[in-house]
Amino acid sequence: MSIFNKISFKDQAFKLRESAILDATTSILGDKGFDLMTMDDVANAVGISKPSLYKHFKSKEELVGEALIRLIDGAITYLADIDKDLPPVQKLRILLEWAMRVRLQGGMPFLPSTSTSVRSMLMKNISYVTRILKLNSQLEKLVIAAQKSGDLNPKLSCDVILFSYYSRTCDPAVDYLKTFSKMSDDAIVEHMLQVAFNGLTSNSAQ
Amino acid sequence: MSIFNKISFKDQAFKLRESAILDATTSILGDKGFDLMTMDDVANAVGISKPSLYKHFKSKEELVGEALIRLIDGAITYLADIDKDLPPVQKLRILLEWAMRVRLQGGMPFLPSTSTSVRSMLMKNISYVTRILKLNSQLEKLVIAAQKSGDLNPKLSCDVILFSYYSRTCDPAVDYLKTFSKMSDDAIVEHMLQVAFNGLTSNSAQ
DNA sequence: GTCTATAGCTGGATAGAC
DNA sequence: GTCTATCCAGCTATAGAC
Repeated sequence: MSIFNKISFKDQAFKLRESAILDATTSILGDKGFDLMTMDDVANAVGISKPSLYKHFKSKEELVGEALIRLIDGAITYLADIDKDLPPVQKLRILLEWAMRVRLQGGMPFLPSTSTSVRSMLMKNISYVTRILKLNSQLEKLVIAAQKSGDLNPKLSCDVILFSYYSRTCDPAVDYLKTFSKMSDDAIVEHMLQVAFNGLTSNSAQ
Repeated sequence: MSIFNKISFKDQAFKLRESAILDATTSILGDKGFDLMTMDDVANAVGISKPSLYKHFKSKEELVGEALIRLIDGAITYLADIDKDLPPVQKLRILLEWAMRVRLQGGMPFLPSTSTSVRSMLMKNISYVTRILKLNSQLEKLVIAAQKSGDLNPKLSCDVILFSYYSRTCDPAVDYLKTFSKMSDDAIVEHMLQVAFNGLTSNSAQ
């Protein structure tokens, strides 16, 4: 076994641990949110010490940024893999279903916090902002196309639809149903999609 | 002027300051959320020192609890004053409009945080839980009646509708529209009510 | 690169003078 | 009841031994 293989192994282990750290971060963030998540929490969950954690990510902000970038990249990839022949509104529905399922399995919402401080922190992360803008421009195109075809309400402004769409990816109703109702994950997703697209009233097509 | 009047004056001033403290708390809470709000923030906003603040409220948790109780009481009072002859779904719509306007004017959402720790903190506050249960039972009756009359979708479980309804009172889309769009408060409220009740699709009655 | 130990700071809560 | 001054816990981040 040459020295190159050793380096490669080490490198691979490093990547694996980094991935484990991001997994733990994602899970803890989904549970406690940014402010209450501590670096000790993450280090303990992964089984390493805090200084080791800081060898991988030089600050809490960077760590959370990387975790969010991975999430957004996942969304972009998932969206790209959806059958291209489906109508835009179907693509939006399928992506939203994916986001809800990610969260139901202990993941993180697209919007990790609604507080202005966390938002401004993320906006300083150029890499993150780039991904968000990329995803957003794709979603915007889908919304406009769906409005043109009449599948989404053309009377609503595109902003209203987009922001509402993002909000549904972190709708606390999903958490409450998971915690307090006895519904299955499938049933929760189905009902929440129904509410998101057709609202609470009944005078709408199923 | 008798000693009794003096006491009364002092008492009145005390109540006034207490009210000012709750106003400041509400505003800061609406902006930063529970975790980032500090007792120094509140004391500075009111113009008193931190120990004085602690003379009124013996902990941060109690302070936030009282602010939330005042908010829920406001909702209960507002709901009670709505024209009794209106159909249930209209009452729900009017109350939701009120909640959105309160928030647009710098107030606090019904759900001040989605994190489990804040939720468990509030659940220990008996006085708060009592109010929430009172409001909730009234809303539940309205939802069931509206489902019976066909105004709300009878195929959705009551839980789904109620939790979604609460979520709309703290929908981050409202904040984003306020911050990033040039829509008036009236327009934001109107569009968000439309989205909440009729969804994002267009095949629904206006 | 990993740890133990700790610096430095912030924020909740209080002691004690007035 | 109000303040100044302070305690203490817990957090981010790092120094320094191995």
